[in-house]
Amino acid sequence: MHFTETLSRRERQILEALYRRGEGSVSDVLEELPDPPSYSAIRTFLRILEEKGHVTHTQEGAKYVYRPAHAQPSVARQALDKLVETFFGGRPEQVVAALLTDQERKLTDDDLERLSTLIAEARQKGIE
Amino acid sequence: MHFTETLSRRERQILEALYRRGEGSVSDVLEELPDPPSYSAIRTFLRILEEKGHVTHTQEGAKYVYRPAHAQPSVARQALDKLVETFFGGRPEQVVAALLTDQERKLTDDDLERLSTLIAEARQKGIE
DNA sequence: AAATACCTGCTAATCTATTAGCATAATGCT
DNA sequence: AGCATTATGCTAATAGATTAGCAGGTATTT
Repeated sequence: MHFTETLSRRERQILEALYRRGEGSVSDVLEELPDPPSYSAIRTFLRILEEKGHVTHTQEGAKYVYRPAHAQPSVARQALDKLVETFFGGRPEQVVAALLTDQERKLTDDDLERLSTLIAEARQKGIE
Repeated sequence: MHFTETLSRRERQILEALYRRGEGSVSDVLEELPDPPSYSAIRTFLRILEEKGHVTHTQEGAKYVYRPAHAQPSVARQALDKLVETFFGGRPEQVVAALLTDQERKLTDDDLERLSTLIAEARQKGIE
């Protein structure tokens, strides 16, 4: 089960902040949140997340540095799969279409070229 | 602000169930949930979601049919953007790469062909 | 028409999430 | 060394989420 199903709002928010940053101290997380509660509150959640197995910490000098306990790519993949199911009717190509037809044009020409190659490769494999 | 930031666990779960289905009665939602609470509880959340402006309902015979209040594509887009930021380092092409390098091969040959076209078009526009 | 099933309106209890505060230790600055 | 700053450990109060139950209405079945 994906963590968005089991974690509370704040727990999720804080875990996602860690995924965004990769790692971080309590104050790093605090700065990352748009509507942060107290330092104290964030510590509590990091402790809870650690108890639940979503986060680890190491001591770095005087402070703790927290990191997601589960590898980014695997969790990213799960999140993506869930997104596809919930909002894109289970059709992955619709996601790509959404990314490509972006008004703000978030994909550079280089990105597009790389994608071309990836797709060519994927089609090649399909044919084999 | 995306609704995942403001809604509670159950509220989110139920709203997502509606996005997945498109619409649904209380019992439709109940069947959609993996770990459903009582019928009564679901009704409460649908009412709350309606109060918060995330859901509408129409009377259909004796029962209410609920629908997301905000258009799917727009919400899907927001969710996708958030996903890209949180788990893919803000790089949309990484999302596409993840979809393409899927072990389970969720993209059909037809999908890939359509994507090829989309990308070609996007590149064309980029050059103009 | 009576009985059954399923629906809504409203309300209230409980459990969990969310928050912050105090005591204490380590660090860094003057 | 003394002071300010910034950590952690622990704990407790409050706000909010989550749940379910009862009363009453409408449809549906026998």
